[in-house]
Amino acid sequence: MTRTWHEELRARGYRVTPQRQLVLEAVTRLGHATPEDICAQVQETARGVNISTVYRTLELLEELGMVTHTHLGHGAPTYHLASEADHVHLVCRGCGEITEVRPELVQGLVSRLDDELGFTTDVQHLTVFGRCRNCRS
Amino acid sequence: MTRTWHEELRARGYRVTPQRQLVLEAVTRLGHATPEDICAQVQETARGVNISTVYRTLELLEELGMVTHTHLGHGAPTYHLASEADHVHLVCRGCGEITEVRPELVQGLVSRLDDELGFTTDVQHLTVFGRCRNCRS
DNA sequence: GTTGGTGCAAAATGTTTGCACGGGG
DNA sequence: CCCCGTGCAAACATTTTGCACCAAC
Repeated sequence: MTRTWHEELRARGYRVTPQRQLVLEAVTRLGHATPEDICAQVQETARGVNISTVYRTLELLEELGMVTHTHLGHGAPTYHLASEADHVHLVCRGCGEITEVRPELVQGLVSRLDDELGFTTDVQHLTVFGRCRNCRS
Repeated sequence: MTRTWHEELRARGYRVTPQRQLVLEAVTRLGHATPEDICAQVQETARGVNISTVYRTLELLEELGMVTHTHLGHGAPTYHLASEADHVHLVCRGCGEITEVRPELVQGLVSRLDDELGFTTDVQHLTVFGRCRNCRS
């Protein structure tokens, strides 16, 4: 029996507010979005929602395990739904393109880190920098 | 025939300055250091060296291929010598510990990304987040 | 009615830039 | 002597925080 996220929030003593609903919708809709992207998206529906509320809400949603973030470059982090996070990011230093690849590609690495060092990899957060086919010299 | 880095700088039309020497020494000495760490270290020898000079110098040294940086967390990036960069970083989300592991551990991943996608991995910049043996729940 | 959540402004943190001066070559 | 590199201050970008008010329950 899965809870709705309304119930999830309430069960943990948090309130359900329009801002929280809107932020979650924005993350769902945008994927790979920075806090500022998300804020802009939210404000298309409800003007006046503050960027600091977006930060606080993202922090909360991440704590609840509903969203995750990754660092895809130097600037702001990007957020997306945890349920859609089952992939690894490739970021091309040449053209900036972001590619999502299936997590099986890193299974060997993950197993080896676990076997040899007892290290549990956070695959959702893994980002590999390099150069894509078109951009290699 | 390897050039000294003085010659390297001069050969490319850059000047050799005390500040640049001090920044390079600091990076060598500290390893995994943030621009601010480096600035502090430099100022132990020469007060008055400005943080913006440190940033500009790190950018230069990186362009020359003498240092590289990685993002080991949310805050500032960390710099270290490119010649000592032949390793992958593990960062534990629990205790924050940073471990360096030999690059062979990721060879499988690197080959697969190359074979399947034509993607050339920047191994020096690769950071794997997760939980170390002591911190896993 | 309580208390947690929000908006706002300000502070904190990290990085970049414009400019005039001084030192490296 | 030229002009690159530096210090300084200010601008910028991103995130966090203090506080009064408002709304969820």
